[in-house]
Amino acid sequence: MWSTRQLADLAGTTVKTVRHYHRMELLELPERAPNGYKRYRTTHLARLLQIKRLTELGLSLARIKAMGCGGEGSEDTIDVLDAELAAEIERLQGIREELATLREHRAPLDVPAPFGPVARGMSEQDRALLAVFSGTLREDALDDLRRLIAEPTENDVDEDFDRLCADADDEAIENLASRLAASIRRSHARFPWMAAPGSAGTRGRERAEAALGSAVAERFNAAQLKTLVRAHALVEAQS
Amino acid sequence: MWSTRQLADLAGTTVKTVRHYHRMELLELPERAPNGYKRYRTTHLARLLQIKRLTELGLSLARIKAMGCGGEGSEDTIDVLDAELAAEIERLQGIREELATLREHRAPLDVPAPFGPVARGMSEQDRALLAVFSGTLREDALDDLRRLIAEPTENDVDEDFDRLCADADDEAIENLASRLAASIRRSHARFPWMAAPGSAGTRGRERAEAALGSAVAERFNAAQLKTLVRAHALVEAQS
DNA sequence: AAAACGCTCACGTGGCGTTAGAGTGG
DNA sequence: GCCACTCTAACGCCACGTGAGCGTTT
Repeated sequence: MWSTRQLADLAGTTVKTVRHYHRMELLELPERAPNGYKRYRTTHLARLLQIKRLTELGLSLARIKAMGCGGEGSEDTIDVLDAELAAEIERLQGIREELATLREHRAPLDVPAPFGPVARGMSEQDRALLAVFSGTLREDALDDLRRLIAEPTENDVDEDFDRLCADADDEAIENLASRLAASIRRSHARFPWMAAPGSAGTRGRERAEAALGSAVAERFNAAQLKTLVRAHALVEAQS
Repeated sequence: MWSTRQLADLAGTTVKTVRHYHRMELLELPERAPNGYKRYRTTHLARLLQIKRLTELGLSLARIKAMGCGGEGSEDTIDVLDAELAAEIERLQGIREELATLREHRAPLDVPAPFGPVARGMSEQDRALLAVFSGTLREDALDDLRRLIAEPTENDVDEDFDRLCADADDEAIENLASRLAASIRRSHARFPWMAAPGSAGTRGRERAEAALGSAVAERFNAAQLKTLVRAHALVEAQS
């Protein structure tokens, strides 16, 4: 003959939990004392302990309810439960490995895992751009891109492009564009998908191209964009 | 310039999620088109992708919000997150080991793990009693109890006790009690805590004793209880 | 004109925790 | 009279999903 609190203490749980189980119809309501207080008995304690164990094993209250009071249906349940646990563990392990990669290269948390090694020293803008790329391109394309970024800048075209002022004159743009076109052609030769980035997108060519285009357009200044357009025109013209 | 659906598709998430992030003030509200529709830009896509990544890593929205848009505070965050993941994995592994034990001995799911090997063939009542014991006694006491149950019944006292009818006469009870007392004395000699079970309880002597007492009282019939009382009196008298 | 989108508001999910208000026990 | 307890009912949490009701685009 225990009160709700006593029952809860005996089972190592809380009063609220016991009442919750009543509402969910997992635990039978006991007799009442004349004053309306509940008076629990051994059967309730046993059931409560059973529920506690099953929840600790990871079963939902709904599944426990479906199982009923008898210990039946356990064989299958164990297998299913074990498989679920294995899958969850695997997922968490995967995350831990990603974290290890990021930590190893001192990369910020929000950079996509494969880019951990190359994300150091990138500006916030570039990381945003990178995020868009990694959200729209396929895995293999991302791998190529990562390799490309990881390589030391062979010539100084990229640096000149980065430093190009918005008010650069047409001659400088034309000059840079022709040098850039050569670089782009080499990239296209190594990584064919770059000639049509949309085809490497995860969902829909047009959307992917639009996303990448917008992202690039917002990242660079007017002169840089002009240079890009001109360089691509040169590449197209020669192919 | 993307609609909510386009943004969601690009980020590989859902419209509802995007709106949820707005309500949580994780994602800035974009400009509106004249008709009231939202028009997202690259910054929003980058931020959304960032949020998606962080949630996939296991961070709560509150923590992501606290981190702000910058990739700062990552070193500590990684360590904390990794520790949490490690703890969770360990917990799940522990559960899997318990499941393996249960499966190995074909024990029902609700039997406490250490009792897996000995729970086969026990009645539902006995398993309930076992549940109460395992909910109230300490680990070491449970280990002792498990060992005791695992031993083959050396004499036939236990069997006679189990089969005792509720209307047995006093002579039979007295006879059985004296034999039982000897058995109990041996148990007490091996496992001293059994002489005062309350002291082996996890919370409060009195509660533990009351719980065990009530559980036993509900498990056995009148004659069996009478026998128990008499046997314990004999044990007490001799000590 | 119908289908497919957009908007906001508001409630459902799971496993409880947390008040809130009113009565009871020792 | 005080404090700890009991009861019921209803809302809060988290990360969204679901649906209502209504307007817009195609």
